[in-house]
Amino acid sequence: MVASARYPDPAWWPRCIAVVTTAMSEVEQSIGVEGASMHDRSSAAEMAGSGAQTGAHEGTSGGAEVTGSDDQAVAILATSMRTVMCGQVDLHHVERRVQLCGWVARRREHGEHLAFVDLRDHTGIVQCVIDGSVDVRSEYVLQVTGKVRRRPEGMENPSLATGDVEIGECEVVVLARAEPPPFPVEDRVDVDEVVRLRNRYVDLRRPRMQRNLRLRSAMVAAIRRAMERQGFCEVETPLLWSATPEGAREFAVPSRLQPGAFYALPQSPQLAKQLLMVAGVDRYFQVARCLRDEDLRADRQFEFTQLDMEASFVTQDDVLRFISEAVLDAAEVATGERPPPIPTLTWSESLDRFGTDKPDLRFDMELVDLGTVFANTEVRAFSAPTVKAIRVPEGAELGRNRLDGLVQTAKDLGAKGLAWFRVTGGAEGVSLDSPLDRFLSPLERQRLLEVTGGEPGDLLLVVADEHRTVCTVLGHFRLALGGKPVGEPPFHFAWVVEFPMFDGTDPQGNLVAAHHPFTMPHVDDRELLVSDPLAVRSQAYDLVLNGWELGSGSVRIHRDDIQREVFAALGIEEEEGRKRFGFLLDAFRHGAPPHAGFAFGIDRLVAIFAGEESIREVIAFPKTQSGTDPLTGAPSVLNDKVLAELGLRRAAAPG
RNA sequence: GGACCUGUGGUGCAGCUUGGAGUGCACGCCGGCCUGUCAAGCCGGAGGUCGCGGGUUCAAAUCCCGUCAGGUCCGCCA
Repeated sequence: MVASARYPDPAWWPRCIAVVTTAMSEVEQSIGVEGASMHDRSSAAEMAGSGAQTGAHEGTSGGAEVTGSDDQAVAILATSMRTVMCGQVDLHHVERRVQLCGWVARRREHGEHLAFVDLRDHTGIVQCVIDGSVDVRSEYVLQVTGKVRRRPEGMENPSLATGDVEIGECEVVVLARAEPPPFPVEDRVDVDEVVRLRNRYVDLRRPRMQRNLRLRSAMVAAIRRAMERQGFCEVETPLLWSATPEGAREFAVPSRLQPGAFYALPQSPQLAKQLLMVAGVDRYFQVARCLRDEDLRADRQFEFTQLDMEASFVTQDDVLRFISEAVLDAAEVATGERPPPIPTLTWSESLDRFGTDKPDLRFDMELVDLGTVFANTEVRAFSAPTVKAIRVPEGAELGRNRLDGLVQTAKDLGAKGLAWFRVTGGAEGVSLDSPLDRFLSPLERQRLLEVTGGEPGDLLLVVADEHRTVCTVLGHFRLALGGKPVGEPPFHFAWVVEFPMFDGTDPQGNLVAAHHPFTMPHVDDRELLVSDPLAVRSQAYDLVLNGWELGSGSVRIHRDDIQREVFAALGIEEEEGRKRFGFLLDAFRHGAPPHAGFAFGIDRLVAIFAGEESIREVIAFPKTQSGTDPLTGAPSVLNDKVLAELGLRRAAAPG
């Protein structure tokens, strides 16, 4: 409904701007830009003329000596119409004449001869002292020419980066007038999201959204640099392409030249990049737009951006190293410090310890196995294939209503029940408060406390059931009772490896590929493909950050014989496989190198480092949950003429 | 396809439980005053199909049914 009200530490976020300016100085050096005194008086004068048409106070920038900045980062943003950015004016500029352009963030009037205007651009806000008779209002676009001066004693504003100075002796040119904004252009107000999207150009003017856009740009640049540095070659692949028969629902685009035929917009460049490996590209990457016609969520949009990558003559370890380099570089750009190397855990270990294949490593509360504690128990509720617990620190204060709610949630998630134990007591000893306590033997009671580490004030949650169910339920409670928002520091990446090859069976009894049908089985498990396929591990791996899945990849099958075995296990007949993936299999007959790859979601990565709960906050023009764009009205109805040209006919109105 | 939450001047909210005149708060907007403010201050003013439709009732923002829009989640996302 509304955007997250939680912000990262204000001392933290400007770093991304600092990084951007650093990068710009590099660019500047490389293209040989010098100095800063580059402003063109004639164009400034033209703008003064357009200001006059608005009937506003007409300033001229002629005559006065306008001085630029020595700072190269500022210099590269200088134009014919400005010499400095609003947020970068400081004591170094005192006594200089500067020219600024920006939007009126706020105006404070003090009668006929004095008014303060806070001028805003994407770098920040600076106070301009202007004549009170000039008609400037919120969001007017101004060019201000004036002299930087130290503020009078006691008038400094420490909450403003430019608060030690102000712009005096201002000549103001109104470059454009503006209607009052539909909502305040500041971060403090949470505005209804549909209002924000309908006026996205105003919404994006807000400092936080500017920060998000620039953080994204800086992180993508860092990722590109990391891939280039590692010898990768960026190749663009088609958006108008052939439908992939498996996986996510794809968008279809009608062909005008081939009436009745359709292109598909790719859910990912998966098949293209494997063709590029056969083509000898060796190391491919792409900042690729992917399109999936599936229901939207906070972390899912129809169109999203992935860092897509594939490399030849590599193993899983190589891929993990390449991608680690890219995301750690991006993280460093975002936070100013490089995270430690990314830990690796296996899928089954992740499930055992955290109850999920996307573990949030920012906090403990790991699942504890109670199999030995209740191996010979009399408690019928605890005789199950798996018994596990989590300890909720300070959880004993949860009321009975809340605990009943937890039990219901456990049942909703498929468990037969949930046992809870409040750990109570003090000096005279520790005891358990629970409906089940009287069924426990003294040894079980003691061992339960030992194994979980339960101390007075804690709550122990125990689930006994099938292994998968136990893990899912406790993993859920671990997050619900101990978790924190995804974007909250610290940032803990994790590699999860050795995913199972197959994810159960479909209604026809065929195995379902957990990743995709070209995933290489684990080298030790190839024989199991026939004897015990559900036990086959794959060479597929996921990258996780703070409990969000960022992406996944795998070592691909490049050999006919293994591919046939996997297709057979998936119930894909040879002829059918040829029909669905024929061009890829054909390609593989012309010399396929061993290859492996990965892809991760850049929107999610940036959202987390931006401290956002939704990727919509780091996408310039996102869609609503029902797939509409309130700004443009998309999707819209096409008229019959356009439809006819595309070879389409309108279906009869439903109902 | 399903569950839950939300919808009240431009913005953010309160009012809904227990029906009684579009009642209230803050911001913004318009006009006036004001030479050191910075979420400026003071005075005055304008601005509403209470998302939409139906029902109950003497009377509906409030209760009931339906519907639309937004959000979160389940399904779905190899």
